[in-house]
Amino acid sequence: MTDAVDAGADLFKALGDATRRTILDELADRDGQTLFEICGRLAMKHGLTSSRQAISQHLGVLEQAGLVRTRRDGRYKFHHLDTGPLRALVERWPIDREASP
Amino acid sequence: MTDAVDAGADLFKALGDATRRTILDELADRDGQTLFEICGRLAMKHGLTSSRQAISQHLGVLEQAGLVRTRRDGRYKFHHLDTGPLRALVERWPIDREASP
DNA sequence: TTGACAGGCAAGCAAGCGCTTGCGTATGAC
DNA sequence: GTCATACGCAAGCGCTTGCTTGCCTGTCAA
Repeated sequence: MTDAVDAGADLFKALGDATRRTILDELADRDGQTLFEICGRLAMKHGLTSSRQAISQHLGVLEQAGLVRTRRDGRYKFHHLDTGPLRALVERWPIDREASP
Repeated sequence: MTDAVDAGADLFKALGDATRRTILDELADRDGQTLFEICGRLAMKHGLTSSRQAISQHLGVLEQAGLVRTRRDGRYKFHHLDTGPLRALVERWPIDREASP
């Protein structure tokens, strides 16, 4: 286990931005959206004014982190949420399941 | 619930840095360390060369995120890991407990 | 009291990051 | 074919951020 250093650096970096977390929320609410759909719904429901390119770059970061998987069909590119990498995050530190503050 | 926007922004920001994650690893391994202890063990076990002030600032961010709680005793200040905020993180998106790709 | 130890505060700097701007490419409707 | 659509690429800019540097406060041992 050489170092076991920081398995999901990209994962944490991807989750570090508020816009990207909102994108994940959106994909959790409606999976398989295109870039333009995401842009529109972010503007409508969440009041985000980011440009299309900004959202595209965010999606690139999320995809690199493994949180989003894409599927091309013609000129459309659908984005799907993948919460698999989050499991590693959960298991990294011991979380008390009980204990309500 | 005005907006319910992004409950733990500080939390994700705190987890976004690799050094801070290593600090959490250290506290998970040995809870209740002082600043100098943390500095020493980070240098020894993880090869980090950051200064004392750098670590102190990281601990400040972690404390603000609620991941670290401190307790003063004389001139010593002990740092304790609190994984409570991580629960909110776990519950934000649906995580498939099964599913091995 | 003097000294070493543990920690805090604040300014400055360099690197990273998010965002914009502009142009380019591929697919489908007409 | 022509045009609009859906998306990609890359350079540039401003802000944030992590780190260093320097100095200061509080605590305990001698």
